[in-house]
Amino acid sequence: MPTKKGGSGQVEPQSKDVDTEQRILDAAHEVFLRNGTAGARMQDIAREAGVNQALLHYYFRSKERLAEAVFRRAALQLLPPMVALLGSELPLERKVEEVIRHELEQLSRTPYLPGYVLSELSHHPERAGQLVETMTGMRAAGIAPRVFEKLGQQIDEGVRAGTLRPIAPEDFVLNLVSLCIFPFAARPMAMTLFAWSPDQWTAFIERRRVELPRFFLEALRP
Amino acid sequence: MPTKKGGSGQVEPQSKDVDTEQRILDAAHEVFLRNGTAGARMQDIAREAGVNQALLHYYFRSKERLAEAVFRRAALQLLPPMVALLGSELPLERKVEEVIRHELEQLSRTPYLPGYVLSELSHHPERAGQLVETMTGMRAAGIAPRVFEKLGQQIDEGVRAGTLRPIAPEDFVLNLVSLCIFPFAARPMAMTLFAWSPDQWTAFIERRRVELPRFFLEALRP
DNA sequence: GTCTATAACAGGATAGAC
DNA sequence: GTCTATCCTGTTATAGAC
Repeated sequence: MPTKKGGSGQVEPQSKDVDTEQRILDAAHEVFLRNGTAGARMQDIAREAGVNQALLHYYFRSKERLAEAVFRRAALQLLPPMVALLGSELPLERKVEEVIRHELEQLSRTPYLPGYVLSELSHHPERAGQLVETMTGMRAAGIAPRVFEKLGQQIDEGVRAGTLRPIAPEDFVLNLVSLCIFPFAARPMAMTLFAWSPDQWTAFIERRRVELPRFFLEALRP
Repeated sequence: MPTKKGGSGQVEPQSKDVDTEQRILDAAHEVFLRNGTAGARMQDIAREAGVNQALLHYYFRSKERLAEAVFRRAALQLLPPMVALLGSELPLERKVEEVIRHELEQLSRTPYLPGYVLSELSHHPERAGQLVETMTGMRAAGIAPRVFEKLGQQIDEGVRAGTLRPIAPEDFVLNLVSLCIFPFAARPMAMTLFAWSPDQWTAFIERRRVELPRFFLEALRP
């Protein structure tokens, strides 16, 4: 193994190589997300990183390991912010608005991200578990209750106050992220089917920013 | 080119080969959906079909052509029923219920289908156009208005009657299919995050069959 | 750490017998 | 139509010089 966290001292790696490892990871991220893991070529990643192919193996040993590193990075970019928002102390309405705002913005910048992560997970379901552990440092079975505890409480409160009809927190979450993420995954189909220009797509997302919170919250009126 | 529609006569192919071509297509469908196009191996398809690899090339000439055949088949299995339902003469509420019922049932049987189709489309956006043309036999730009004309009318009627608040038909459709399809694409993540057993997943979908129509329709109350 | 050169292999495609 | 055997290209991975 290269520099990284050396066994002897916690001193940070020397000069140039940190940059390089990072550049490779960035390049790999690009290429893997565009082409999928199986469709990606080490040569393309090397070119994109401005280094040569042998160096990829120097740092990451094999395509598979590189793919794992990229997947972890991508998934950690996608999920924790959303989970944090959902488990936060914000009032429920604000929470919904914030999740939608954050997701639509994130997805506008990195439209391939959700498709890539979901596709990887469907080919390697076992990674979901590792991922949840990495995210939270606790066993998979334990996390959901904790993170969504606050959310469940808020729903119960709303129900008791008569402002909300009952819904399982799991359904709440899945419905919300479905409405945020799916249109981006289906973007090529939607643009063709509706005969949309890129500008019309942008307008659709812009409109969605304000209409989706309303749509979602209306659905939960008692 | 093999048998198929011969240039000279419209006589149907001889005996055995129709079965074989079909078996190959079925096997390819399996393997491509499981592994994605780039991740699929011709050898695996041959084994799954119980024939040998050369025969795949005899019938389909190349991996790429086979992939196109499978994609067309998969997409035609996924989209037309939904489009037909959405453009049908059913009253709006029934329409929503029927789409949800049909989609959840279809997706329970073929969970890889939407992920595969969406993934293929994001790597080959041009196929969306071909697909729409194949589906309807008319130019892409022309189809959406026609197919969703009825839907738009029904929404307008509902708005005038005061039973619905205004929503663009495009948003209506995207929201509806998002809520149906996305949970299946995200199934591995969801099951891990919520620590669900397969039975709990089934129960979730069962529950969804009745709750989703309500959720969706409530969201559109004026 | 970074490079060039090359080994080692996997996988798609074809030839030709039956 | 279907098979076996084989070719050949593209891709991952390693050796070794700088």
